Amino acid sequence: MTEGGSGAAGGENLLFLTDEQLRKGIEAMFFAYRGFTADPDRILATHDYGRAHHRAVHFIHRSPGTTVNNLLATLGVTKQSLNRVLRSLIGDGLVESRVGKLDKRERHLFLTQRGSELEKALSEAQRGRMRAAYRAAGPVAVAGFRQVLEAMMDPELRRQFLSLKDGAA
Amino acid sequence: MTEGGSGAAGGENLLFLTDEQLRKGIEAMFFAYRGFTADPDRILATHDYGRAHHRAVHFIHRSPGTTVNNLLATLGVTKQSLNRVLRSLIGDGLVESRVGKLDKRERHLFLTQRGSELEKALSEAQRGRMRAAYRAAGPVAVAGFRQVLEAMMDPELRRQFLSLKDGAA
DNA sequence: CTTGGAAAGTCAACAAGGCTGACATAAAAT
DNA sequence: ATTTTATGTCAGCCTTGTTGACTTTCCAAG
Repeated sequence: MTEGGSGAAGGENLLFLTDEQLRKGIEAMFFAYRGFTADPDRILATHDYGRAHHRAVHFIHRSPGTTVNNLLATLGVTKQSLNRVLRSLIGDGLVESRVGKLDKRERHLFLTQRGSELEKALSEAQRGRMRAAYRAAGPVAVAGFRQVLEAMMDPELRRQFLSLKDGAA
Repeated sequence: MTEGGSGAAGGENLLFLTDEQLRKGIEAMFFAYRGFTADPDRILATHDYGRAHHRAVHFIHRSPGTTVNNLLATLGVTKQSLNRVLRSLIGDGLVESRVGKLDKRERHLFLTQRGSELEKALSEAQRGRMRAAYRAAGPVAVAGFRQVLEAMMDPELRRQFLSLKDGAA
């Protein structure tokens, strides 16, 4: 760690948790999240899409055949908000919506060929940065990174996340 | 680490960087950021403010007397966008704008008493969650967390961040 | 079988907070 | 005297969140 602090902080042997340390963590999250979204944002801009489209495409790719309601729970937005995004993706032929066989109220969502291509471009860009950061920081740091992120989630979201981890189709 | 993966991943001795690992990291960032902003968002809602106000208040608190231009660079938004937020904060008596002494074109920004109170409420909420996450994950994890976040920033933002770290008034 | 409520999805309208462009003012720099 | 810089403002646009109202479908209770 490049640690030049005012005397309160060390790198490894920390019992700290001073407000100053915590504030640095908060700002690190803020700046890192900007980097995290920067590359996909550039791609999305050329397609006239935004982050909301990215998120939908990501999770449809992740769980093909998921229903609108599932997606709603994962994304944490209103169905009206999601619907607008979905409508444009479907209209542009990136997402296919199939009426449910068991329950005809449900719509099952799938990426089309073109949708998969966009998803690939976006996730390759995002993974590129993530991979570089992981490599720069090393395996131990990565494990710590993941532990802190998990601990920072709302309990409900953490459950979502943990169940997604192993592939909940 | 609660690791239930499909066989590709371990907890410590990882040479991995599979797309699957990276995807999990991406989703962890997404869900964690939601948690990260959730507590301040609740407070802000009761004051009719949004995240944009939070960010302005945070960085004015962090660097009292900073100029509008400084803030612009830190926040990465347009002056029109920032100005709208600043206008409401100044109008509501949370921020004071003083004409520069050396350069009278500049406005130096300060939190008023009331501004400091809001800042305190917001940062205490946010630090509370961060502190809990840090405690749950432990010092080594925290160091790794910070390393990965720093590596994930844009180089320019990282410079900003590192120079802020030690207190650039 | 019908009917009433719940669930899923859609449409309309509004607000926050990004953005660009154009322009005004004051002060500093040339 | 002129140009550049720092700031502020008005107007208007877009994305993406929100709530409210509505339709279609399903299911369960009568």
